[in-house]
Amino acid sequence: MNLKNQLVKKSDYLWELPTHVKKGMKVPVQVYASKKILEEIGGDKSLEQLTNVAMLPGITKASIVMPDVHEGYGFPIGGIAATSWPDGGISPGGIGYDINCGVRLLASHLKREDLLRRGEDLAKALYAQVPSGVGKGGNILLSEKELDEVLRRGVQWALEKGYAVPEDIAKIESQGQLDNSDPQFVSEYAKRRGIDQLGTIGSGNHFVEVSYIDEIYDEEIAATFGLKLGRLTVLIHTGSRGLGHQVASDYMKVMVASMGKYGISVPDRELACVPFNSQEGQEYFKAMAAAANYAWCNRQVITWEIRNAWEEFFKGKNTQLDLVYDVAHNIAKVEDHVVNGEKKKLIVHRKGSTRSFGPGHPEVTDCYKQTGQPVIIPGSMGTASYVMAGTAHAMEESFGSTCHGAGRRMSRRAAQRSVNIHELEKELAGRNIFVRAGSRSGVSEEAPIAYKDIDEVIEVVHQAGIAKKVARLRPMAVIKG
DNA sequence: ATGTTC
Repeated sequence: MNLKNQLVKKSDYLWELPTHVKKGMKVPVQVYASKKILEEIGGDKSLEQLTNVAMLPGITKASIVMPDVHEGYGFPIGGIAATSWPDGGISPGGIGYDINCGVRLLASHLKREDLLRRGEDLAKALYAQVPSGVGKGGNILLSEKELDEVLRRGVQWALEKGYAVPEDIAKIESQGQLDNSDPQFVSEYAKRRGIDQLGTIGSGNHFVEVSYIDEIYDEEIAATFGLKLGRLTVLIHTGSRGLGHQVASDYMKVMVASMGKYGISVPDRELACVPFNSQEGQEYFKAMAAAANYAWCNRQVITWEIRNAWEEFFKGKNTQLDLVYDVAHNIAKVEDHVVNGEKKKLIVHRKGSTRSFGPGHPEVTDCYKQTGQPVIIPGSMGTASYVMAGTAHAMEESFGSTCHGAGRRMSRRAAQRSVNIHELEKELAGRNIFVRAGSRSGVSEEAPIAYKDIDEVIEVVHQAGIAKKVARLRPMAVIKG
């Protein structure tokens, strides 16, 4: 039975697969999409994966997915799965291999004109300063003891070492430090992979991008976020590198091996999970938090590298780079939500989804309390990125979550086959966008054609009311692995 | 995403 044909329209931007479409579903599947987006989804396993997620132990309200959905490991990317605390399932597949993959936005005091005709040079300068590529190590030498401090204390460690300024801390989700971290549950192998990778971007869809603000949708919120028309900004997209990947791999094995003892069965072993309050569940949660802290530290050290390069490149000008905000895209958190009028503590898995807490939410930092948290959504290489604000409506509908990017519509392999790198680079250069990448595959796999239309994705979440448009960014210089 | 088949 074709699942796509069974989607029931709830509104122009919200569709549902009722529980009766598949035996074992405990909750419906909730899909945020427009007609246009719907045409591009369901060609992969994502809808089937969503019905599987709807069978997880303790799954609450709905198996939710955003318009940037595509197939992932067990769970689709672009999804949210909230399970009941304390004994609902926690699943590494619901967070993903790149724990706390996320994005951070820096706002400069310089204008687009300050970079005209120098975009290529800046791309080179940043490429020289920020290590990138698969398996690539960096320039920060950590002792094993220091790595444990990074894992335990996240950006607090970076602040003490001079990689952060005090103003940065409040502008990071969870202040860049999950306090449930415990490095003793991160394997020695994972630590070995992470010890020399702090301050590196990696490969795949990870990047550093210099953009300028070309459109403001909400003047008041943009002003609060420190965003002005025509100003240059910097986006940093990366995660926990080899360390987080290893934590995910390690615990996926643990979950498969111990699931049975808790009487849990799932329709796909990639959804392997254990009760959150079991020993294995707690150990994973603590290791995941350690990897998340590593990722925040990684984006912080990259910020430091970029600030140094920026100062050197724009010598004589105002070279301050203010952190606007830093959001996690792949993470699980224990949060309070209201479900059917009842206040509940839930384990919220976000996999390729951004927290979108609205005005007044207690976890939103003071300086953004009136506006809601900044939500930063990168597009694909060469296309626009967006800054949005969290909404109260997201709390009611999507566990305070929204989309995280454009979302793939083509596999990496298919993209490699269909993209001519030379022509793509020429086309981008014609639009004054300079790409500096370490590998050819890094460019072709991330070509705009391999992704959905970011403008359409943004329109869906904006119209659905689960995030609010604030500003649009246009790329000028990109560095990739 | 990932020392891309530890």
